[in-house]
Amino acid sequence: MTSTDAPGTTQTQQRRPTRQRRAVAAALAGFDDFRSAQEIHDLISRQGDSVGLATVYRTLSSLAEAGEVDMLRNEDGEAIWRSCSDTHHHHLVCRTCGATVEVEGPAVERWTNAIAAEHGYADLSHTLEIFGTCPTCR
Amino acid sequence: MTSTDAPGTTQTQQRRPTRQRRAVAAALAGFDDFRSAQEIHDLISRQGDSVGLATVYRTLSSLAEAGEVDMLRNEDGEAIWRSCSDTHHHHLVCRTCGATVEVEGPAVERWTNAIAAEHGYADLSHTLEIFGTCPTCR
DNA sequence: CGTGGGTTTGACAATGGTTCTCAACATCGC
DNA sequence: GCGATGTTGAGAACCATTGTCAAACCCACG
Repeated sequence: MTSTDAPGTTQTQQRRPTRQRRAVAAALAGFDDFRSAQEIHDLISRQGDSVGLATVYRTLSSLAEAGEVDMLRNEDGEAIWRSCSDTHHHHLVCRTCGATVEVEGPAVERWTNAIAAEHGYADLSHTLEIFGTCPTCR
Repeated sequence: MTSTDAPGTTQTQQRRPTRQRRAVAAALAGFDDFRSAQEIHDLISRQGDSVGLATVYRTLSSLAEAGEVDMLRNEDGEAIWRSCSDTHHHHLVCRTCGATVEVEGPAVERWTNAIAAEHGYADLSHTLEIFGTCPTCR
C-alpha cells in the first residue's frame, strides 16, 4: 500500500518505467476512441510487444486513477478506456464504431452539484455519457 | 414497443401472468432504492416465494425493456434495478446504502440533445447518474 | 560492477455477475 | 380436458476482471 505515508508527500505513486507500461502507453497513443482492456491487449500483441493481460488491467487502472486515461462503461457494463485530456469532461460515443467526441458542460457540473447539495449528499461523483450513432455510421 | 401490431409480425411480447413474475413485481414494490438482481432474488426467497435466479434476470430485463423498471449500473458495472415512474429522469444514489433520489433535469436533456445534434449524432441515449454519500451514511 | 530488497510481471486459478441449455412444467385457446 | 406454446429452474457455460505467488526486474548503494 502507501509506503510513504508522510502527510505532506503526494507521492502515492510508485511508477517505474517498465517495458510493459511503455507498451500500454504506446498502444493508448495509437487510437482515440474507447477500447476495452482486451482490445488494447490485442493491440499490444499486434505491435510486437508481449504484455500479460493482468498487467494491462493493472496499468490501465493505475493510469485511470492518476487521471491520465478515461475509463467508462459501455451499455453492457464493460470497462472501456482511452487516453484523455486532463480536464473534466464527458463523452459522446458512437454505439457502432466507437468514435468519440469529448464534450464539456459546465452547466451540467453546476447542476449536479446543486442537486446533490440540495439533498445533502457529499463526496460526489457522476457519470454522464451520451451514446448515439455518428454521421458516418448512419 | 408497440403492443398490438400487424398479424404477420412475430410477437416478441409474451407476458404471461405467472407466479414468478408476480413475485418479482411484489419484491420490486417492497423497496424504493436500487438493488441488484441477486438482492432481489434473496428478497423473494425471504418473502417465502421461490423463484430461480435466471427467471429473476429474465423478468427484470423484460420489465426494463417494457419501461416498467429502471436499470442502471453502479460504479462496478453491476446492473441494479428498481421500479420507476414513467417519466424520463436520473438518479442521485447513495454509494453506501443505495438510497435514491429521482431527479429531473430538463436542462440536461436539452443540453445533451443540442450537443449530439451539433455533431450529427442520431438515435441517442444517455446516462447521467450521480453517486455520493447520503446524509445518513456520513 | 555485484548485490540485496522492494516492485512488477505473468501464467493461471478463482471470482462473480449474467446468460444459455433443455427437459419438465404451467397457461391459454378451444 | 387437450394440445400447442410460452415459461421455469438447476446447473453449466461464459467472460470480464481480479487475486496468487514465484520468478524477473529495477534501482540504489556499496
